[in-house]
Amino acid sequence: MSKAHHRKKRPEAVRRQVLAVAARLSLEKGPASVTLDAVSQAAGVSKGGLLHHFPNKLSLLDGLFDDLTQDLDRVLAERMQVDPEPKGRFTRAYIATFFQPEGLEDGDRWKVLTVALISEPHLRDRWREWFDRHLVENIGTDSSLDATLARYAVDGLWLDDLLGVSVIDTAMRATLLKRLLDMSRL
Amino acid sequence: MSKAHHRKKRPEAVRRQVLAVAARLSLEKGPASVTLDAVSQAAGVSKGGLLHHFPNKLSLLDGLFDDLTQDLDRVLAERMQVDPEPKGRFTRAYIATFFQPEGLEDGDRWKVLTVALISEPHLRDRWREWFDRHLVENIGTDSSLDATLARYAVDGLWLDDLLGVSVIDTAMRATLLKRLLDMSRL
DNA sequence: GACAGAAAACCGTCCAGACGGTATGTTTTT
DNA sequence: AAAAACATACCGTCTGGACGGTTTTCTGTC
Repeated sequence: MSKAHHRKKRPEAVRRQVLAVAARLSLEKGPASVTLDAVSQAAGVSKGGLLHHFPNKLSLLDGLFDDLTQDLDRVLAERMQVDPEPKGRFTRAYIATFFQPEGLEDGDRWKVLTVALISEPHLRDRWREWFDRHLVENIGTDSSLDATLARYAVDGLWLDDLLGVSVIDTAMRATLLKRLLDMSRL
Repeated sequence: MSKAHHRKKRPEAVRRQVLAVAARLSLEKGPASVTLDAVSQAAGVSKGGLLHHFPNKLSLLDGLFDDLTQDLDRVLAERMQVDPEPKGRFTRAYIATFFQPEGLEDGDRWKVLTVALISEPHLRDRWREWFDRHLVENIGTDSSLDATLARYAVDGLWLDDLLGVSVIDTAMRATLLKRLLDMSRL
């Protein structure tokens, strides 16, 4: 008999809120803390309400994965469009996306993706598909050893940031960024 | 009244077996599958027996972490001892340890460590300590941009291997290895 | 070396709470 | 009026862990 029932219904906003909460919980308190109860409560929705949008937990995780990969696709495509040079175009977009100074805003989203990927074996398969697709699309322009090395380095830095052991200072970070961008053109 | 009670008691073997099972489960079926029931059953011990060695779940995870980091310490130290050149010594040991061809034997151990690290926020703090300690010890010899870049690249490749999206072929892998080792000396 | 006692290494059972999910109702939107 | 968007209540199972019992191993003493 609470008044929550009477509030305006905005399914899209609720859905986004639920996904955002799930992402935040996963990153801050670990994937084990992402329970239907915890998510629904933190999102200000009843569990029934949550289960209306996502019929089960797996679909919630899949929804999070879809949301993140769609964002990632969009960001990468945008960056590639404004890059006039074909060679290493994908690698540069990759670098620009994941090599963030200390950007808390967008950067966290990809961290969430990594956490979800590693903790949920089911999502690893889906990631593999995503990865293969992008790899095939950009073969020829981004398959050089240097480009591959650059992307690996970005992943490594990304991982260190995620684990909070990143020790590289701002100046060195900038130098590294230049180095990696140069490598994408070789 | 089963005969399991009567078998020979070998605490160390049981302890190792428990940790091995926990590691395997975490890697293959995700960290969520690492329950006291599942681990004890797969290890051939009763849950009571498991809880005798590890009084609670947290201590089990900590035990796994300790086991892995001790191994890692040992492996790194061994490789560093046989390296005559001081500059980049740690980085080369790091590369040799984590840059494995397709080695399933030891390589999986570090994968387990990553999975545990990412899924358990508590272990991230412990990892941070470990990392800082090694960083301080090898500052001066392994702080160059190239060495740092090389280590990042190894991490990236390691992550891709873990996620099963490693696409680099054997020949390119060998070339990359040489490149990274060269970079450690700059 | 024998033997008693203490300690360690297990096993089996039970429980309180958490978790994912169902079923059904109520309100709002279409 | 129908459907979508919620809420509330409830259930079966799983999970971490407590507890007491049983068997083996260790330890000191003679």
